[in-house]
Amino acid sequence: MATPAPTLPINLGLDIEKMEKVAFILKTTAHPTRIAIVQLLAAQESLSVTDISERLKVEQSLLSHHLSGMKLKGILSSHRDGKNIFYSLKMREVIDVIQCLAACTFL
Amino acid sequence: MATPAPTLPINLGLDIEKMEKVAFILKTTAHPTRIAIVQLLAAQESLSVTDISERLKVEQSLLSHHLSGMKLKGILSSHRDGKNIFYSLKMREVIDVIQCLAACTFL
DNA sequence: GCAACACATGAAAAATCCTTCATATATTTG
DNA sequence: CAAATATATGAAGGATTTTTCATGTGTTGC
Repeated sequence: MATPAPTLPINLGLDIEKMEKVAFILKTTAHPTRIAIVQLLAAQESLSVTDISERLKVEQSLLSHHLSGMKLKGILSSHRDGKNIFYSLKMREVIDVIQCLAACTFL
Repeated sequence: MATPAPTLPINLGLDIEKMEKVAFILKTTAHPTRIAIVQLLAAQESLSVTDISERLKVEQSLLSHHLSGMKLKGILSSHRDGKNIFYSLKMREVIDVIQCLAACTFL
């Protein structure tokens, strides 16, 4: 089932601080490359930078900026294994967010 | 109940075009003021610019920019009634997106 | 029609984000 | 240790967003 027909009034109960946090997470995710990263890591537990770079065809340095930004903001985590650094999805809630939007028929 | 413990692998099945559309919507929503607007209109069916401006304590012109941007991007709709213009939530899916993130315990 | 109210719009400044490029650091291998 | 591999980082430039300010447009009431 998709969206369960929302009824009014809906109280999201967000105070200013929470709205800022939500905005922060949305902003951190709102980029095609970053959504693609989430999509990969939703399926893969963890991937090295090279893996991701090859699959997404995104240049190493640029990807690294995206990844470390997402890590800084708490969306990803990483650990080193030999020469590689593996990233994985820490804040798995973003999957739901993307999934929710992805389910929209009008997209 | 909150997030139903996501299991791997999750396939979001987004192609490039869809990722761009998802990013577009996320970006359109990713701002504290705009989230506050969605929150108000999730509870109110429709509100005038002045209503919103007073409740959110956001200056008229700035708010107007946010509102018309969100309308342009299909998130809101509007109709005039006398001197006022009333906005309402057109893309109600954004409620779910925000609600999903708002439910995160760590926020 | 004119004043007042409600809202929109456009331009410019300020802030933030994205990308590139050059270089740095850590790890392994020989 | 030197070379190679994997990734990070920092600065600079361009692009995009956000905010402000001044002004424009539509509507009502007198």
